[in-house]
Amino acid sequence: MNETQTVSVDTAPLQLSHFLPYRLSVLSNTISQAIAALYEAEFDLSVWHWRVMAVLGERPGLTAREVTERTAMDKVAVSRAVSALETKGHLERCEDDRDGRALRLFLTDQGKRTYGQVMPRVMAYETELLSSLSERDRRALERVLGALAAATSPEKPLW
Amino acid sequence: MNETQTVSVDTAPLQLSHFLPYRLSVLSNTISQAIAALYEAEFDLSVWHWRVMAVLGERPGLTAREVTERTAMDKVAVSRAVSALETKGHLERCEDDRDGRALRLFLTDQGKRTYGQVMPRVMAYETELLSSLSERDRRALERVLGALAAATSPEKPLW
DNA sequence: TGCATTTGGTTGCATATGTAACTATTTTGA
DNA sequence: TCAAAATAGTTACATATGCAACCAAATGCA
Repeated sequence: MNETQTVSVDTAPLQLSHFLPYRLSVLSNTISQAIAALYEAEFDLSVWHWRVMAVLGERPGLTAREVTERTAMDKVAVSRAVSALETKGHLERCEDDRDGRALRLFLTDQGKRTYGQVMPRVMAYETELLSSLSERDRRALERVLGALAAATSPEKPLW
Repeated sequence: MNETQTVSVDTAPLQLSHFLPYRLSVLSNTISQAIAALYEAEFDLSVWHWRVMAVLGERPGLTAREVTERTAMDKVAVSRAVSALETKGHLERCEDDRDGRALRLFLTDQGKRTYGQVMPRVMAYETELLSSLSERDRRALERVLGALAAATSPEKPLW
């Protein structure tokens, strides 16, 4: 009797479309793309470029290593984004007097101008997005993101 | 006074770590990687390989196009995953009698065996993950994912 | 001191990915 | 019925990405 279905019968049926990690991934990618569209074409920036600019706009003078910590990018990606941004004239690297290996990163005036144009759009997008949720659901989302982040953090492995 | 800070003063300060899209992206990547670790090394499968196997395990005989619809992968990615899985012996393509262009995809016995081993682990991971949330928060998460997905769906653009 | 180890950052290379162009079939509609 | 348009799927090419090896400066410690 229908040998070919044995496998799917004795495991829980996975509806990909109901599977949390899958939904999260699709949602996250959709949102990332929508945001990227806010600066990609007009300012010729990639997601990584913008991420680096965003942290430097807030914290001028970080080193590349510090940027990696704050952006969850790996150091190669940061290194490449930084040199691309330097080439474009959005940031400059200044030697650190204390550590001859490190380079402190600063947005140039041009970089700040771009930052000043992109940031409000990005923030507005987030606001718009959150406005589709009730106040209660916003708070719940806050909790859930925290809980899931904690559950998946390397310090406390899940299994 | 302090010209250089003008920009960051008159835009809302973006703390990347508090920015919803960023948190979502980091969380989603962390979870995806954790799940990938459940099959990547032991079964030599990529995320896309597994995604294709997952839908075919549930719905044998889909065409590549139908797989793209159900996985939110693009057709090139599906095509590549399918040929890799065929080479590995996990699936086979059969001609469709109605449409000479289409190929119906089926897991082989080996593919079904692998599916049967991986699926329970993946489901267990999700269960474990959700167990870190209260019942109320699980329901809220459900609502929020739905609402955000709706808010970002191409049919109803956000702005 | 001075040599081994660590750390900040870059580079090279192999692989992955996205876009557009392409083949082959099917559908449409004049 | 037949040429034009659409569709399933693959291939080619250019770019992005990840990992390991690398250089140079800094640190640890015998």
